[in-house]
Amino acid sequence: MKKSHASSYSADDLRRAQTYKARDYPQDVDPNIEGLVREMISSFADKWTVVILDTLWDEGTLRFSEIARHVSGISQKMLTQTLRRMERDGLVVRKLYACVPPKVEYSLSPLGLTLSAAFCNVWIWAVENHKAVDAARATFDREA
Amino acid sequence: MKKSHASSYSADDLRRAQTYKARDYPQDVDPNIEGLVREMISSFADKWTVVILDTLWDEGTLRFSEIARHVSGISQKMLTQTLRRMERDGLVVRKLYACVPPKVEYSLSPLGLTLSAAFCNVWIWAVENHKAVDAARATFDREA
DNA sequence: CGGTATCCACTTAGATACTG
DNA sequence: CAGTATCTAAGTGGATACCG
Repeated sequence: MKKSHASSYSADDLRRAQTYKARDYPQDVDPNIEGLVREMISSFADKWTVVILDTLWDEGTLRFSEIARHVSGISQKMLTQTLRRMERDGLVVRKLYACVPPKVEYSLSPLGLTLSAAFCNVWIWAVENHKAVDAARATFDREA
Repeated sequence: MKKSHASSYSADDLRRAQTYKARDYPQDVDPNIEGLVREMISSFADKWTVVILDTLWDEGTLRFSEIARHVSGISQKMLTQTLRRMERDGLVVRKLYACVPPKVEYSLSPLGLTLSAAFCNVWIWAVENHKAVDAARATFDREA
């Protein structure tokens, strides 16, 4: 995570890259921190976490079964597991109502809210560039 | 990916979240696109891709073995596999020099460059909040 | 050097059944 | 409703050996 990267790119590429950035890096990052941070990013960077983060960002507060409906394809097991990890990491708040049948509500914590915000640009990138990725894949597969 | 989320947060939380955002969403996103995008994000959201993206963003152009050195813990197999996928997705450019011994250089494509830029805020978030995550984990584990 | 191929241990995730 | 428990199939990733 250096402040600047090697610049063998066109001015236009770099300008376009800038539109995805909110802030410059504060400074070069301590290599020790770098390791910790990579480890942490790796733990968040899984299939479901990002999608759940996005869902709660959009919808605010949801019950267990509502999240399941929004995140198509997830199994109950993975949903439980992922939510539990996110709660442990302080990203999600779990509110249990003592009633029968049980009712549990999930929402983003302030920490989860800021992480979601940080992911915004990635989502925007995906919306704007998914066709380019598809095209690249098609080209690659044709040549192979 | 709606433009706004449910707001049961303090003004301060929301202000803090804003600092991680570069741009507002262009509009509510077509649900069909939403699915495609989630699928794509899921495919990028793995342990190694993000770290390699960051490494190439920092260093510019690297040889295979140099990336291996920068990304500690990765096996040769996973590095090959991940780089191949990233090349297929159009994020990375692979340049092969016809010489003995072989020399291969990897760098970000313009598409990869913009994605890296979009990830900047996530890295910044991680640098600024990894202690909060550690604290949350400690609290959670103590209570359990 | 930068891979590919094969084998194998381990992990992961889905399906199913059951519970407070 | 919101889980937990168990079993099993599939996938992942490391180690090793070999190749252009």
